[in-house]
Amino acid sequence: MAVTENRSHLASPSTPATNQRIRIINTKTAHDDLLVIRVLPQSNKVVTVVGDKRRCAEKFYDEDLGLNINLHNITTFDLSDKVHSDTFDKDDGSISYINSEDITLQNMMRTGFRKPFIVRAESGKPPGLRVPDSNFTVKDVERLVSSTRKIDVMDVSTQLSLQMTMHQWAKYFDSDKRDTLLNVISLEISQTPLCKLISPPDFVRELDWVETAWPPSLKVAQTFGNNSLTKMKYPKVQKYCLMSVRGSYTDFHVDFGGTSVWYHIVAGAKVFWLIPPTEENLSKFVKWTLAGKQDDIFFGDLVDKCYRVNLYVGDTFFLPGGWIHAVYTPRKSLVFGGKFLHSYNIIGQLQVTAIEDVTKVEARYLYPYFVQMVWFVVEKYRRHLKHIEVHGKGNTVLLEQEVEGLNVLISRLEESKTFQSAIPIQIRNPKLLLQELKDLLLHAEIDTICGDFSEPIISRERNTLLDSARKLHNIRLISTDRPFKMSPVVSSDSDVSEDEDVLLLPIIEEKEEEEKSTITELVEVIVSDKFTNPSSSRKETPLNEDNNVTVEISNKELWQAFCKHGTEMIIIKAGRRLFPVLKFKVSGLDPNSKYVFLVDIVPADDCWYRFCNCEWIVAGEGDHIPPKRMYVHPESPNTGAHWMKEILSFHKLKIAHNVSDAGSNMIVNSMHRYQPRVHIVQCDDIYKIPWCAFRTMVFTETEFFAVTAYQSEKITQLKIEHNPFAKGFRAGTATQAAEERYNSKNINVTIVLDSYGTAPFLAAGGAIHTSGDHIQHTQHNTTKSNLLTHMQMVEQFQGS
DNA sequence: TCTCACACCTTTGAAGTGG
DNA sequence: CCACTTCAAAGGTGTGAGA
Repeated sequence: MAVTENRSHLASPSTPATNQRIRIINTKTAHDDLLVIRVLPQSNKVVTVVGDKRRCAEKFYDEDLGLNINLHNITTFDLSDKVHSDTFDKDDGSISYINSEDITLQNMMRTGFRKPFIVRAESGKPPGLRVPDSNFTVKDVERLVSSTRKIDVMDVSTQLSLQMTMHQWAKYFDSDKRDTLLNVISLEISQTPLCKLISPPDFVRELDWVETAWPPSLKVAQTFGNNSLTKMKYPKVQKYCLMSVRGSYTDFHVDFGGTSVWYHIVAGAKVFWLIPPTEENLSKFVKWTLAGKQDDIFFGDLVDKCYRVNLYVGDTFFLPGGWIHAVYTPRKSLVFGGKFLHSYNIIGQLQVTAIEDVTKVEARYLYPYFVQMVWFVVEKYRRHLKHIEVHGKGNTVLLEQEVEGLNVLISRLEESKTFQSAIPIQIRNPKLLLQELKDLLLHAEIDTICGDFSEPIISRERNTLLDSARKLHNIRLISTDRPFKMSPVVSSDSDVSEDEDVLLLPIIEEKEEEEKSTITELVEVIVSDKFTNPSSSRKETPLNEDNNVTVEISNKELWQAFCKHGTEMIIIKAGRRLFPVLKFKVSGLDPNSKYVFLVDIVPADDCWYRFCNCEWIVAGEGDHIPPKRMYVHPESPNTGAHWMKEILSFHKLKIAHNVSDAGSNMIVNSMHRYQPRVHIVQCDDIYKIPWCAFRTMVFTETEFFAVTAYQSEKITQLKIEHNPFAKGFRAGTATQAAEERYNSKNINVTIVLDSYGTAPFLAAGGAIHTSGDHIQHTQHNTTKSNLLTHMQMVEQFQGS
């Protein structure tokens, strides 16, 4: 995927590769400074190597030394000139250097974030920005994103991308001998352990459409760290790690979708050439790109104003969408950054997508789900403007550039086939939506002043309910394996059908007028698309009219105790139960309606792990995903009253790693990480499951590693301590038990709590059993025969 | 990393008992 | 017939040796 510096998508495919052999080229300087290569065209013999003319000693090596490299299309202009020429040292206020405390959301709203600015290291980090310190190395990156993660690497000489593993890259990066210049500028690291160390500046999060307009429920469904489009649930462009060796250069380009960029230098240095996105400049840029003369012409020379900025360790750089830029790496560098779309430069963003159309950029180099995103944005504006109509504006402001942008966007959505070809299924009536928004904008009061406490019309604020509920209850919603109907441009039909286990497609039920005030909004109504009953013509039955269903994990503390050390679950061929057991407290169901409860266990990511030095580390790419099964609670279907009466326990659920297992066990791979999910289906017959409304919940503390033997001693100890079946392994238990048995002869009667901790009965055993989290719940009314029936049903369900 | 026999334990449910 | 007890079988544990 093309990012910050990537112009590979704009490189003309028609440009012939010269494949010249050149002489090298080694500049060793005390300052670790510039290495610039110059190839004379039409020559396969003479190569000029230009170092930093002021500080580098030039050295020439003969090709006989074995240092030859094949380079294609190296620039014929002298990049060193461009790095040092005064031509680009303009100071007309277009680029500003500002203090970190001046970076506020309101300032960005006022200015629309149209000009680049830099926060120097001395000024501190912009509010909210979190990045690793300068000791952080590429090895650390490798450790945290996985050695086997395949990454796109740009060959600097061709500006085209190739793939290698993170391990290969780290080795390349740290080695002294390189025969090609490679550059990593498109490693997106969300959903990897590295992600936790990175936070974009506050204002970015407040503006970013992914945060403000993309359905959060779809975003949280993303579990994979890689950027595979088939698994992507949201535009995964928020956190990038860029690693460049000295001499890397990315030619002039515009970031996809007209995204704006934040960019923090953790190590090394960067040189940017920046060109404002005026009509004239963009037009020249398109011509330059289509002409395929990138190697001969430095685009900065073609325009009136091209600014150069030098960035050093600790600097943070902000580049607005649409700016044409090139990047050079004078020192080996490590950079973290991210991209975002926002509401105050909609026209600029659309302009860039038009350029991408003209220059025929490949789909994989575009902003993912751009079309879907703008539909969600429009819907969000409609909803909030309507809300404002009724409830008043509060602190929110609707600014002129915003309205102007939205009106242009509406026209595009009305007219453009591209924009109409990929409308998310959540947008029920696109025409009506656009009409409504037009009317709302027509009558909306436009603000001219943006005060210090003003807030955007659409903001993250409106989602904090979801965030806080998620934190509080540790619930997150898993909706689907595919967020919406994909644009044919992005994904083919076969792409959809290859995911056999895609059962659910979400329909987000949002009440028009109100924001919901309970955590039930975490739970969406999900309707199976694949299994939609043709006769029912996609009528989604709400799970509950008042949408008030809540599910809590009842043995949360125990799960958390395990989770803290990385829960492990033993798997054997015949199937082993989970401990702790999945137990839930359900409320808010309609007491008289019937429900089915199901559990499935899905991979938490696509990695396999190793337990090394008391911690789980990513060891490679995950094995193939075994066939997905659903475990139906044996008491299903049953009334809401029944489910709410007491704790709902899935203690009979077993996991196994025997793929040929014909039983009802859930199949998992050893040394992989899994996440159980609970589904509530409102239906009175198990056969009707595919056509009924779902709700799906995930409790993150129930995540576990599947193992064939325990890895962590702490986990073993916790299991022994809490699982009654493992009582025999508790310290001193054997002798204690013997003593107690002996003593019991004198006591005669001991009390044992039954499985529900109620109605004690007399037992012949010796020990006194106490109630607690670890008590195994039995089935009140479940006999072997009806369990069997259910299992047969599950089989049928799986087979259907 | 995985498998298996094992000791030690809980759970289950049929049979027994008494009112 | 019901409530309760008894008890053996079934089955859920982690261990540790061996593959």
